[in-house]
Amino acid sequence: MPKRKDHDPDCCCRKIRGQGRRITPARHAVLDVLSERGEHLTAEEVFKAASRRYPNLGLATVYRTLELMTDLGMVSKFDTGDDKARYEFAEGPSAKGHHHHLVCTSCHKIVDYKDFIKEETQLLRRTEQELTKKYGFRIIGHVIQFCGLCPACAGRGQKSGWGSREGLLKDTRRGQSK
Amino acid sequence: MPKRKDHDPDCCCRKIRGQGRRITPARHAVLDVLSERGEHLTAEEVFKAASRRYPNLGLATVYRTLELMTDLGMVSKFDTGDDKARYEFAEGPSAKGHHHHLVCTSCHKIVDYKDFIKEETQLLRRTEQELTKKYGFRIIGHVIQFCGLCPACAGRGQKSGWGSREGLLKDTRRGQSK
DNA sequence: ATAACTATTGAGAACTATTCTCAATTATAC
DNA sequence: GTATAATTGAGAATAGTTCTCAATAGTTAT
Repeated sequence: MPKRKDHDPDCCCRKIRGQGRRITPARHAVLDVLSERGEHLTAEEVFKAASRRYPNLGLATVYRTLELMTDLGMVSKFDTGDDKARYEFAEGPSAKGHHHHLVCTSCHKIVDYKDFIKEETQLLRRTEQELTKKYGFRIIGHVIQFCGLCPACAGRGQKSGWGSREGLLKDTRRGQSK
Repeated sequence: MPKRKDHDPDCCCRKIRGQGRRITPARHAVLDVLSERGEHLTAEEVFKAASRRYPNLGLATVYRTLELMTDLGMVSKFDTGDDKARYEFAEGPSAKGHHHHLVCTSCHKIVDYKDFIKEETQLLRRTEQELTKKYGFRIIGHVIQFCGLCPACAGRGQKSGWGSREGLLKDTRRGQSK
């Protein structure tokens, strides 16, 4: 049986309709999947899952819908360094579910953490104000994310310099270093 | 005349050699460009600039070199949401030049800021320790970045929901809303 | 220096996530 | 119901990045 939906359908519909946009089965399917199936889905994953309940859904539509939702602020899009965008239901900094990400640069596992969220959010808000004042930007959002090696991947670990977000040193050389 | 180099060639060479890797003119060219020509260069930009001083440089080599440098921690790679990776000389959290980014989601202008850097770094370090303890990750780095509209782009602004990092609402509809 | 070993290179093909095109469909307002 | 314009699916197109492979050239041992 399907998991419960985490989003308020009415609220979503209102937001969508607000712009002269339309409620369609395709959009419903995408929203439902995103809300039921935990987090961090790639477009492809959303597509697969949503296709099950709306079989002739097209991949392009999924991309379009995800873009729309992102622009409307209902979904947030982020990337973990593996060249695939990930999407998850957006929750404002004040929402209970608000979290940040800790990602493994090797296997791309993502951990949601809430530790220090309050301090982080506070600091971010302060910084945001300062930056707005100083540089005249109208700040819309922020990214804050830690990267490293998860316990499993750290096992066959290897040193990796500071600033590297691309994971382990891949050995691109041809021969065996023996 | 070329700007001064910001990197210590000896240190870099040592780092590269450390892994059985070689110093080559191509790598020198890439490093020099990155160090002389400010920040935030795309691979293409590095390629163009480096080609001037090493004419038969190949684009693939630039990518390979940038990847290597990133893995070695000498360069940091980040993206601003325009589907092109950006590279800049890496400076550890303690270095004078350490900064974070404020990017315009519309024109992709990037502002380096140092305000609150100290507080941010402090908090990040604390969080990092906590996360390491709690989740067993070996944390290698972090991303912290603000996105919004620069003064110029905010001019012809438009509302954009929280969480949207992709810029203004693009109107994908066919007809005129009149 | 010279030779041997193997990392690196350039060029272009290949790859892949994402966007675009367009005719057909369908949600919405009247 | 009808009209209107937003949306859709399918596949083509795009673009940044990676891969392949034979040729080249750092590096180390001699």
